[in-house]
Amino acid sequence: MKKQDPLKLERQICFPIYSVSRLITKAYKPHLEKMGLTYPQYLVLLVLWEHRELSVNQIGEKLLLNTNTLSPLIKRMEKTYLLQRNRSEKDERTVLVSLTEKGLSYQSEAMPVPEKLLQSLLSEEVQLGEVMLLKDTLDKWISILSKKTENQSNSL
Amino acid sequence: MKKQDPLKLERQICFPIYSVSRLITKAYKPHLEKMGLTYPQYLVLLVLWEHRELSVNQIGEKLLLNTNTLSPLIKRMEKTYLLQRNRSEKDERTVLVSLTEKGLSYQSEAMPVPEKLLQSLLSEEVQLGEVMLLKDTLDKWISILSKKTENQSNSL
DNA sequence: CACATTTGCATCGCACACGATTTAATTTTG
DNA sequence: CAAAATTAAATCGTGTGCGATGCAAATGTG
Repeated sequence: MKKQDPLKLERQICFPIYSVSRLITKAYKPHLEKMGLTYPQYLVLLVLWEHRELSVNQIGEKLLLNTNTLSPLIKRMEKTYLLQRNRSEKDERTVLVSLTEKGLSYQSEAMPVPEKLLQSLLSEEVQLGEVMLLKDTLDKWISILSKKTENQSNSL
Repeated sequence: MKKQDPLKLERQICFPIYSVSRLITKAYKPHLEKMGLTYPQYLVLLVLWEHRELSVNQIGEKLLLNTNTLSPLIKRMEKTYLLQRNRSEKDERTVLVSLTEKGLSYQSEAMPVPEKLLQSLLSEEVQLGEVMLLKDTLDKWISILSKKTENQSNSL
């Protein structure tokens, strides 16, 4: 009597994650485009506000993105004067990314955005505790899934 | 003493959703590419296994995707003989999408995939009940967020 | 029944994602 | 120390997502 039709859309667990991810990007959009940012670009700023200077690789580790995604993205951000790219003197292979004045200054404008978005989601139906629980579960998924995809030998 | 730094990556709630979504797509990949499918293409099959024949618009409503995304995607699937596109006789504007024998036949192969993936996630850390709770929360988010993005007038 | 509006789909342009490959610099090793 | 292996970015190709736009069929209105 359990899972009669695992292929019905409404029974899928991955589909709502996929949808919510896209809907969130869309929800962020009006706030971010005031600053001329996309959501992935905003994520890059996020880690740079926290760390000041990072290599492309290090940004990728924090955001779980590959360099082939980040390279052009970061170059676009350089073009709009949000950040600088400099070759490391110690290791000419690594590109060190750091914020410009402009990139730094956006921090104050970005500060209230996540809070505002969260508030717009919270309602009678969705409580803060539930959101925190959601985050805990997802963080566990990340640690499991990112291990799995490291060595593809696994029968994921 | 509460949220001192809402901009720290680890405090973000949207980032783990974004990451898990991408990691799931990656986790599905080895299973789907045996059938020559991508994850969004798999979603289209999912709704067609359930409904036999749908217009492009109807597929978009179910998957929360716009026609400008679906049109080329569906055409690619037509090229690989997974489905057929036919103009409706009643309304020449609508394109009716239905599965071919090949598209239908993939259902049995796809059947065990979601279950297998779920099992690989379940562990001491992640229990089934937690996953169900996650799905409930996300479904509520979808209904809230998709309403918000309907009329952009809202200060989302 | 003309004509404006709406609707369904497609096209275009841009920005991700990511596997695979390439290039250049560094590190390891024989 | 030179050749091989490793590493950091960048490049290339394919496939989404989606806003903006276009177009033709259908619908609504006077």
